[in-house]
Amino acid sequence: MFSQTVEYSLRAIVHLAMQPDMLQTTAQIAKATQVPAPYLSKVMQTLARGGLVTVKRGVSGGFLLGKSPDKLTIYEVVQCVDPIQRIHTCPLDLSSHRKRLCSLHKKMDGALETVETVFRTTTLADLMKSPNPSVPLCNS
Amino acid sequence: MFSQTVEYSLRAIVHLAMQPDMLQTTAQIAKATQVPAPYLSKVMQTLARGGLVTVKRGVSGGFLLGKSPDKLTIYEVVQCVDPIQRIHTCPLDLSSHRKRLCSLHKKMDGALETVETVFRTTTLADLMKSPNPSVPLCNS
DNA sequence: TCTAAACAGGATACTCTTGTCCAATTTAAC
DNA sequence: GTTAAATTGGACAAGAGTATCCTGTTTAGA
Repeated sequence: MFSQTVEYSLRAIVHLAMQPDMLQTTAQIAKATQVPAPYLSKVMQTLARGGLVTVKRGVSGGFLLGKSPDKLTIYEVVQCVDPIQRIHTCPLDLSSHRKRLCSLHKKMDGALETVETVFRTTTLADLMKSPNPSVPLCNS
Repeated sequence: MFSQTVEYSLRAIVHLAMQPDMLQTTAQIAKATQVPAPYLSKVMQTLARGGLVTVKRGVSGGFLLGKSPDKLTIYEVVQCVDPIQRIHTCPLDLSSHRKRLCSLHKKMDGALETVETVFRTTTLADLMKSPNPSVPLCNS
């Protein structure tokens, strides 16, 4: 249900969070996260435009996390590259549903809301500090 | 985040549930749900193969709900046409994550689980009886 | 200053989803 | 039995998402 772009962008951001203050090239991130390098390059551009990563061009350049891990939620990442679209108005554009969704679309939007809440309340720092023997992206 | 196919199939099922025991042709469902008729035809085939609707071919034929509305969850509909894919194994296939997902993928799977739970616990009957002035699909 | 490393951006190709069309089959009703 | 309504299935077209490549620009460092 999550797009490849979402999966890839989260892997990249997590990788950057695990190497604080170390410039990472697209090639390095691509290798560590197993994402096709040319495609990752596009994703990184999107993240840079959104201010989630900072970029340094030229020799010995690369990417850096744009915000502190404890202030950066995975919701921001997702919304930057492939936003969750909540259902605010009736998809059938029925005039009487303008103000109030019917039970079907209200239920579907409720499901979207639960995802949004999980993502809003999860920071990169949360992912790093979780007492989990499996280190993100690493075969440790 | 939900595919068009999911949206369309749920509209169709809800429409059938609102017209109990009345055969509905593809054209009728398409009109009521504002779904392109040729595409809906394919979706109905999928639902029929899954046993969620019963079909009568030939003159004065059409579709009927295959199960009683209080026994039919929207989860079954979604899984029939465009299944929610839970994350059971590490997408990077890291051997050490075989048994235990890392915090990132565990969190993503957790979000999928909340959606699954909402859908599993919602029957068509629930959607019909909800005290909501907006009747599903209807401009009442 | 020159070179090479690295990102930026545009063009292109591939794949999957979505959408359309048509001939074949089924079947109720006359 | 004939006809017309209706689904079935296949083929095909359009669009979005995914993936690749190439040229240009930036910039550290020799």
